Amino acid sequence: MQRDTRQRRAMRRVFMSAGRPLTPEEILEHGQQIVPSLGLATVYRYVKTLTADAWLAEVELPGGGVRYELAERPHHHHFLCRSCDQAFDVHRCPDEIEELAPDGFQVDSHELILYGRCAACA
Amino acid sequence: MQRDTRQRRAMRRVFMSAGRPLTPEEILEHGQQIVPSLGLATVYRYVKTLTADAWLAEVELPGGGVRYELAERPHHHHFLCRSCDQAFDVHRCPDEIEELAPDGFQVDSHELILYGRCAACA
DNA sequence: ATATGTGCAAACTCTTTGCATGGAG
DNA sequence: CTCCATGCAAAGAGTTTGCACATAT
Repeated sequence: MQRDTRQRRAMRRVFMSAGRPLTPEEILEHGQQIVPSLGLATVYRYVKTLTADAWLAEVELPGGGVRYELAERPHHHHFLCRSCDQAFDVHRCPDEIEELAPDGFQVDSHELILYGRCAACA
Repeated sequence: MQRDTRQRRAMRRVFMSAGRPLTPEEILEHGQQIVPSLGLATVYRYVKTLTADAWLAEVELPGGGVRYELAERPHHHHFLCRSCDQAFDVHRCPDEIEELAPDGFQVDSHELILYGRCAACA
């Protein structure tokens, strides 16, 4: 049986208002503004739990470790800023994208990552 | 001025006949069949050099660390087979792909990964 | 002869795990 | 009152770096 703690409520709140994929370090920083004693090990542990519960989804972008975002959201992709290293959502998607595979290949999903400088860093 | 050593010739040869992206560990194993004394630190160092020289390119696919492949090849993407876990090249690419970013974002490159079952596993 | 490249081991970074304490139920 | 969750610190895994020696030029 899962218990509801201050740390867990804080972490869920961080994701609810994040709007973009977060690294464990970012989750820690934002979470500590709500519960200052929050520790990194707790972040890693609960993030794994939430991913297993399909409440979070893993996002693997170059330039470091895994990031996490709310699962159950509309189809989207990501933009990775080379300057500030933050990830942003890209809500548009070319619809013919899964027809690019070689003959005989069955595509069931895809990931698209854009790189460059975000609006704030441009 | 760069020097040409047995280790470096061995590593370049490994990539010339690899035909797929390699992890540092794979480079080490294959390289040691040519130069047994080859060390992991040398692999990391030379791979970085070759990437800076644009002779190699980094490939980041989910499920582990960075892989490397020959750089000077036509623009392409990757298809990752969920069954055999092998990566294949995808040579087609939607041309309007970099126009999908939000306003004010400057895109300089992109990566596209298709997931599914390859022709052999389908 | 000179300075770059190499191998080793230590340092670093990121993530996971063991354990005693804290706190939800 | 029970256990699950937490925080800390140590342990792992992957990568980088400092140093003395080897070697390409």
